[in-house]
Amino acid sequence: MPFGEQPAYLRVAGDLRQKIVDGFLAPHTRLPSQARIRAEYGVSDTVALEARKVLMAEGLVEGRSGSGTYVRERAEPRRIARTGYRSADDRTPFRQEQADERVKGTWDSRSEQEPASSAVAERLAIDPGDRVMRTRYLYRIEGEPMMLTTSWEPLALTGRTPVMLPEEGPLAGSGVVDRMAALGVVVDNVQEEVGARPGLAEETLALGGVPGRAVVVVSRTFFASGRPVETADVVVPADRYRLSYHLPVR
Amino acid sequence: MPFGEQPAYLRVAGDLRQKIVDGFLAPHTRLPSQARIRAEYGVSDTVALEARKVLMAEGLVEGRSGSGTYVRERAEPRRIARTGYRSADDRTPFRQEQADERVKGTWDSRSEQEPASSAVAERLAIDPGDRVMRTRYLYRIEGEPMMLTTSWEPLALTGRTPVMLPEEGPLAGSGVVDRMAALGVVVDNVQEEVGARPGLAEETLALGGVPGRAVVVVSRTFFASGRPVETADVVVPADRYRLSYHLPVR
DNA sequence: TCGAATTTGTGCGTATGTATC
DNA sequence: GGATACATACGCACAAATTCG
Repeated sequence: MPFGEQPAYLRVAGDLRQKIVDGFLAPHTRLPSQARIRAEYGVSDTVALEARKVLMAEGLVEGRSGSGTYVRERAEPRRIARTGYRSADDRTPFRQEQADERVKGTWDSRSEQEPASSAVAERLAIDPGDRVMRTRYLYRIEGEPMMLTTSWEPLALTGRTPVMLPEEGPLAGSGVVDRMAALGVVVDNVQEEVGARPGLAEETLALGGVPGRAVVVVSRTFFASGRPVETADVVVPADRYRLSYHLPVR
Repeated sequence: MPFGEQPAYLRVAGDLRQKIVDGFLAPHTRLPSQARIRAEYGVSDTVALEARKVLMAEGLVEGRSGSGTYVRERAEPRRIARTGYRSADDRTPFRQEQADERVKGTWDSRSEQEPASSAVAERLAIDPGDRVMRTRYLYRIEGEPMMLTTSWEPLALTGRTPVMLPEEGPLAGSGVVDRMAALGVVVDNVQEEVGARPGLAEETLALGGVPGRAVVVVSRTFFASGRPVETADVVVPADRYRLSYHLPVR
């Protein structure tokens, strides 16, 4: 590669990117196949592949195995409303996470007991090794994976009660506040710490992306009278969602 | 690849990641070279390369050509407290943006009049082309660039008043709420929309980073009786800061 | 319904350039 | 200069998914 020149895969990616942003390749249309790219640009299979990977990492296109590589439509990112408030009759965790969109949400979850890691222990103000209930959620919106959540609750609080498992029993799916209320624990405030980082491979896989794409991470902790009763990590793809906070100014 | 198994490069990447987060591979130490990875894990050169690429995309390691692949150090990100509240005697915008750290903050700013872009106009509920006062801030903490802010205020509101320029006059540096109060405008709530994206070249230059690394962006709008009176974009490097929201649960 | 062709995704071996030590 | 290691590139093979006759 001569001095000052770009690598071939970046040159090919750049050319295809131009065609996409200029509209010559409209959303939902197919990119030239790997074989066609190879022929059109006079490059090898590897270069064509790397070029497609660059565009996929940028979120511009989407590979469908056996079918082709398709231009994505770049929708305005959805708002996810974050508030401390939850009404009692709101049975799904979705209304809280995702308030201003009236769309069907579904979720899978799996709960397991485990000893608290030092990070989780600090967030819950318990000792490392104390037993906690860990629950993983994958939320989908219109079938699309949207949000990964992992929550931890101290078993010292919920153990041997009807709400020990968040997604079973009479209050299944009603959320932390109501489940804690059933134990006489009044959740009165929540802290959310928002950051962003490149997504881990497993996360971007579950959320339908490629490693390296940015994700927004919320570390949320619910408190009852100053005592943490639940903490969770919420992970959403940064290019598709924004968190919306509405705060009073006193 | 048998069903249910991970691709080889993800397995290798996962193992190396584990060693990094568990501390077996400390920051600034070198990863096994591609050749060593190939030997240790019994995989090909391609797989070893792909595995390294995954970790580089995740920001965990950094490849230095001719030298090796090194573990990055991840400083615990600082908290930036975000609340609607500002006390009247709090003269600096810093207490709001960055409340729980008691460190010296400084800032530069520059204000200019301009016609509102369509995006800004929508946020301020005015017509595109209406004149606004745009002010750019660069905040520093202990001399280090920390945060870029661009704010827009409708001149229909502040024009020909003592608070037209945010950083001049009697209320210089006192923040939107107090300056609006001087006009009899009572700011009562604020909306913040948090997202993340790869940093633009100018941004990462001003904030001291590399292009392409993620930044957290807050679109903030102050409202007085439902009417937007100021909107701003706040940009911070994602790897060094986290936004902290504390909300009541009713 | 079946099968062939296409396409993506993963993986392998090798070669070469170039930066660092 | 030589050795090492990353970065790019080429060509090939095969599995899985999809498409289409």
